[in-house]
Amino acid sequence: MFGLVDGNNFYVSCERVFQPRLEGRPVVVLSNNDGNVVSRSAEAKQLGIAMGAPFFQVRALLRQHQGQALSSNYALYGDMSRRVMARLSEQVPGVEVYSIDEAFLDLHGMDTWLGPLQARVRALRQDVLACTGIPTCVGLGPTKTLAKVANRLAKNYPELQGVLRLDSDSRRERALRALPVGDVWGIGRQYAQVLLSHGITTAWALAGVSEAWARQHLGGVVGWRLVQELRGQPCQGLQPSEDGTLARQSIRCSRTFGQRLSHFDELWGAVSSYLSRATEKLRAQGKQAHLLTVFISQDRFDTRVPPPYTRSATLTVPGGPTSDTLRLLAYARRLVERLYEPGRVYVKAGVVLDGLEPAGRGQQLDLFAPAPGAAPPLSCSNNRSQQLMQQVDALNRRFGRGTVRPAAAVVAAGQPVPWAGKAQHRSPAYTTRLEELLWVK
DNA sequence: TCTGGGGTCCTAGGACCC
DNA sequence: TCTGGGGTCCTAGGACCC
Repeated sequence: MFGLVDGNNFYVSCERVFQPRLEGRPVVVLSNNDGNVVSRSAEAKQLGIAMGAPFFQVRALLRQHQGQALSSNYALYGDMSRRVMARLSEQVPGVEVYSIDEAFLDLHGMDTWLGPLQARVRALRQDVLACTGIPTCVGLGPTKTLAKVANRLAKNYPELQGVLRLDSDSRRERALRALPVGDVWGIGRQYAQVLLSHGITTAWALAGVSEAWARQHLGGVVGWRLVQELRGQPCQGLQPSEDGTLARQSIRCSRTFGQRLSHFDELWGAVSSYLSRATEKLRAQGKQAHLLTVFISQDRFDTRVPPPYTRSATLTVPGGPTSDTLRLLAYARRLVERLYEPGRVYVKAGVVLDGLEPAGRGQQLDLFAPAPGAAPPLSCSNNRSQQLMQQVDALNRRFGRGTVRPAAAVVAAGQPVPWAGKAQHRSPAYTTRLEELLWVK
């Protein structure tokens, strides 16, 4: 039996822990750049505000109902997430942190205690709420996909009191018949449309398609696995997280600019600052990357611009994996030069580091490198670059992010940063910055 | 006027290897 | 007439998730 624990309206719930005045009112949290709605309180959902809705489309409605919009505050949400995951890990042996607000639980071997399992899960919810202030729902099922189904229904039907268990074929059938096919984990907009055009409207109907059909229409083996999971046949195991964090296979940093950019130098300034941030994360995880991707995007909402809106270029780092910002900057610049076209207008850029491996493990040695003891080449010996990066990281930890950064990402004093985004409704980092601690009068 | 960021997995052709 | 089989790596792109 798998469990899926999911924080209700997670970002809004985090804000409410520190701002009780937000209780009972429509509240939304916005994406970076204050662009879209990414979390909604129950009251905001009631108003018909959709997930992902552009903020400018719902601003008036929200104001009319004395609602509140907040910029996203990832320092706060990340810290609250760690607290929730810590409570879960303390009480359940197998926990897989799936996202900032979700975790799978391994409950195999506990299925036989029918009553107690249910009671135990209720107690777990109470504990998380009492210790962190975050309300959750829990779904239980024989596969991860069915646990997701149960979780979704537990959220939609308050009379279930936040917990639903799909432990028999009859319960499974009832649940799948009640779930629109587009709400199934793994069915997005495109697949939902394909399914509807074939008359498949519920999760139950999807569970009945043939292997050949699933493979043909739902992305090959992925779709077939999904169907089997709906039937109760597990295709995915639980990948327990060490120390309550996720083991990631790529690191990305990308941003939509606060304004449109078309000069190479501005674009390169943005990319170099994102790369700098991405490599910081890389080193913080003790990893090296051997694939570097850069992408730049035009406005996909501008009907005058023909697709593709995003162009990307990937490079295998010559000479093996690295976490050296300076080396990667040199390669990234070449990629931007390759992608950039004068006259085009860009709204977003990003970098991705892939092919991660632990730093210093099984490193490829250079046959033509100088022998130990010989003078290191002028450019940058491995050791020197590591020391340099350690110093940069230490300075940025001590004096704040971006204190030391690529020259390309520095603008003249007093000048605005061309690629800076917007965040006009940010709440304080209550739990991670001393100067922003909550004051109680 | 205004539309996010950070992830996952899979596909597929070509180069290259033994 | 008739031109292998089984791999990996590289690169770009597409679908999905929260």
